[in-house]
Amino acid sequence: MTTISPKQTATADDVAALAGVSRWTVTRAFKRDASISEKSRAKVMEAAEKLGYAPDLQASSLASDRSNLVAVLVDDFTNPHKLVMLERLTRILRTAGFDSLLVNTIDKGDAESALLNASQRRVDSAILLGTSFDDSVLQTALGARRVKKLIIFARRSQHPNTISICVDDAQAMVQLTDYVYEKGYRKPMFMAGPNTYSAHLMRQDTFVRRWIELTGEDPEVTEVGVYDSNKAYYVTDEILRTRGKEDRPDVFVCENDAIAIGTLDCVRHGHKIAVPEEIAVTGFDDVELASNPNYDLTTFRQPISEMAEALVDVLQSTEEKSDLEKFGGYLVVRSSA
Amino acid sequence: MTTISPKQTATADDVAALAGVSRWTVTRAFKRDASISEKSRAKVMEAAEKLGYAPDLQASSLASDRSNLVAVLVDDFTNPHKLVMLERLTRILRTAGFDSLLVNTIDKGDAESALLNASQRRVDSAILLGTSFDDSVLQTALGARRVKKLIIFARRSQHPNTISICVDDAQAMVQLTDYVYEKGYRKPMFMAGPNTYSAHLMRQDTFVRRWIELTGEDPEVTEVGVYDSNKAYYVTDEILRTRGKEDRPDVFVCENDAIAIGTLDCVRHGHKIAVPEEIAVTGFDDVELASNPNYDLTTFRQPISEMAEALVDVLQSTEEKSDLEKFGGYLVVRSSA
DNA sequence: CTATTTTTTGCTCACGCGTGCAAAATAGTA
DNA sequence: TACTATTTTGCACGCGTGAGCAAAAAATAG
Repeated sequence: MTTISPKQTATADDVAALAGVSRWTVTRAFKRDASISEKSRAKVMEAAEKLGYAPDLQASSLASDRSNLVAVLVDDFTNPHKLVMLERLTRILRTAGFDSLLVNTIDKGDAESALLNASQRRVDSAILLGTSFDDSVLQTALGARRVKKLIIFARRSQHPNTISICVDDAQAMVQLTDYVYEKGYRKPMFMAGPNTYSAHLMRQDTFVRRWIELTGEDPEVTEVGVYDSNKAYYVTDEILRTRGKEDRPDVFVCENDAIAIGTLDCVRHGHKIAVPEEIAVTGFDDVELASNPNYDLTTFRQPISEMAEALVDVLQSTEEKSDLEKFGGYLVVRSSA
Repeated sequence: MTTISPKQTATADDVAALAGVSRWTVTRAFKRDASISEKSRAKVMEAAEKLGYAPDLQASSLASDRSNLVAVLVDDFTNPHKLVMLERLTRILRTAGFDSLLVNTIDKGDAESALLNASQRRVDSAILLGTSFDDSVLQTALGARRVKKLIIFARRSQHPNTISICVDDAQAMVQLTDYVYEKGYRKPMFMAGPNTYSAHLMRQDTFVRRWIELTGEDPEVTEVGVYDSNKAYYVTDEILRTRGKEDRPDVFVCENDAIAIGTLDCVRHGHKIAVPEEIAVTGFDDVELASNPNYDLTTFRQPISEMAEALVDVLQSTEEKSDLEKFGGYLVVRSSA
């Protein structure tokens, strides 16, 4: 490691001068399969090392029209599961040579400007790692110039010109519903998250439909409204306080783990009700806490790494496709249901 | 919103042509306090709107040597508190006109290359949102050219040429220690996280020193080694199982909330021990879950938003300073201790 | 050893914008 | 109205690189 950092950053020209070659030879030395002799590549690399040179990606993307930069839009920072996704995504993207711009789109008003800004950075594509995005956001994203691809990760959209990469929610929820049914539960209550189209389509609707198929009866549904444990706790508390023992559900089917955790806490500790003997709880996502001995939550795991790999494939493919890739996850059976 | 998106992105030249001015006038129209008449700015803006033009930040930073891009390095994605920090940081940075490059530095080997890569993007500065970074990482960061400022957020480093923005941990831990002492606990056990210099300095050492000041006795310290609830659960379990009632601590002072949550779960539910009557627990950070009725954790809150604002100030100031800014947080007293 | 093919190298032009200065336009003054 | 002070505009040049082609060098064939 050089101890003295040069005042000015070295450029390809500097390296070329030191190595006694032309600037373009330097460029080639840093390009994977360029036509260059081993001898001059070695010379260049040695000079580059000496000067601490590394190609300037800004200038590179300006000249080449490929930035190897993607914008990752996140609109929910309360779900620890998002952290896991972010971790996997950034790592796999990095391995594939992409850098990630993290764009916070919590504030609806800000979403547009943030997105516009990302497009000003010439991102190769925008990835929606969102829960409750709606079509207006998609419209903005597509309206923004320079954003070549719009990818919906871990959610699904019918919007044209977008690519969705997600778990097959319908299949997943059917699997979970069947499990609940087979375990003998007959008074389920679905705990729903944010009331957005995509989330609805995915889990709630599938559950309701499947339950009707199985039993011919409408299952109960409660709106929690957000993916928040504390909120779920209070909503659950409300239900348990206002109902007699006979009216209570025998299983809470929660739209995700965040809700399930709040619900489980309330059932077991808030009301001292035995789980799963008296009331069972299921989640969705398999967050870290779900495996905690005090929750030990029956839930559904998405194959995030596989999905991230698929994402990279999409990024690297040149063909423009509007597509939907569905992955099969698996039910994680633990003691909560 | 334009329905038909133009095939080619509009440039300042296009706008200039349409507005009947020179390209530089277009540039000025988009610059905050440029010398330009209201009339021509209006003309330019109208033309820009029509063409869907927005300045290209890549080209801009290439020409101006300011990118308004920062790299945020994160090496721990298991702590939900990190999510909160990320959210605040990205939002406040965005408001101040900065975009954030999220760099995953979990893999030590990858840290260097990721950092180098970030520097190739001409980031204005690198922000370490880390727990267990060590000096080698700092060295790499500083060695990387183009990274003008290195900022340590929510941690502290003695490393020269860095700027630390953090809560005054010494003062915070003294405050917490005093609280524990005043509450009458006399057999504390400190649950420590990763064994890195900065983390040690911060909380563990302060606790130990203060406890000795108060009582003249060395407090017990247990290495959990990571900021992970599950690990903390098992470590705590080990302690409680192998000790008789008399040998047990009367309070677990945990280095952060992640550890505290695992410990609390184990004490209360794993061993059915009353909290705080028999054994108390304290944390640090005030994560979302800490306020959950089932944890209700006594902890310490960092003023993250204030700290993020200070960060922006540092970014915007031109003077090169190697500095340390300390913020006072506050003790959040709940029922766990 | 010469002619031909293949590999390697250098170069022109372009990417989209900012800086700093000089020219032009406008406002202000007597 | 003529002249100066001030604001506004235009321009040459540079930022660091990539694409594609032409020139040079090396390898191969005859």
